[in-house]
Amino acid sequence: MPEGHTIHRLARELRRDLRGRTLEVSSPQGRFAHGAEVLDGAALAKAWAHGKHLFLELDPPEAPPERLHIHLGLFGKFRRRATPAPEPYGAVRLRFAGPEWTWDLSGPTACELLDDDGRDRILARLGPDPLRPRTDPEPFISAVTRSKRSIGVLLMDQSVIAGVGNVYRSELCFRHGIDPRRRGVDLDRDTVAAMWDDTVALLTVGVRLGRIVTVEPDDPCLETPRTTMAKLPRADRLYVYRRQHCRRCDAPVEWFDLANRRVYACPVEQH
DNA sequence: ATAATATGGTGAT
DNA sequence: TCACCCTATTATC
Repeated sequence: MPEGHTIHRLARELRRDLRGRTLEVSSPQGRFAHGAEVLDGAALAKAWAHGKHLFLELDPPEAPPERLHIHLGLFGKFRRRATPAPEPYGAVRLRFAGPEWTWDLSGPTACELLDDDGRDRILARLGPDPLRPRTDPEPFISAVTRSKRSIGVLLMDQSVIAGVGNVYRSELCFRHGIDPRRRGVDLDRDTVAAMWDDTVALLTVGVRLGRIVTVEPDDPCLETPRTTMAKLPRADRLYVYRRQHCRRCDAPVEWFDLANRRVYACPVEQH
């Protein structure tokens, strides 16, 4: 379930469970056997994220200046279990066994050791991350308002904004009443600035709840306004993504492909 | 048993 | 624009 919120939350959880602990590192599946060997016996020093990229800085006993770069892709998952953990279930690429908690990684697109240059090459192709504190939205605003590509495509472009994925893009466009096919250049700076602020807010909620919730707790579409988003039933969490009918006005939701992925929109409320 | 699907990204054409 | 990579779960035969 990886959009940016998932990765930032993971960084936080890994810090909480593993920071400062000596780790037994292994690759039960074998595909990261070499890296696991290098990292075995190291301690987690830092865990941080930029967009959908996770970086784990280790304190290896022999200290090569290396860090682990992980990208979950579409299928990647981390599972947490109490130490001592049972035999890995399924294809576990990497296991971190700390004294209290063990984390298993499966299905990542990237799981590799990087030096400073490698890290910089990745950061260089990422746009601003709404979840990083005090991030300047200007590069996002100017990239969008100067582009002839559609806002639906731009929101999925990690060099324009890092961390938004397919669910948030549909929901962001809905919340701003914008048809995802509208060209960036046709949007006002103010509108785009408001979308940035909204992205910060939505992703922050995502980190807190560990799930994507974009419906406002006091939205008139909810019969009983909620004081908290935490308990919203599944059907009440999103406005349009993968829905048959718009959560707000009940019009049939349209879908089409943009950037090779399906995007959903309400034909009544988005123009 | 096999297929379809999923919140992602890269590299070739 | 497409093919392909990564894996688990759910749906369908």
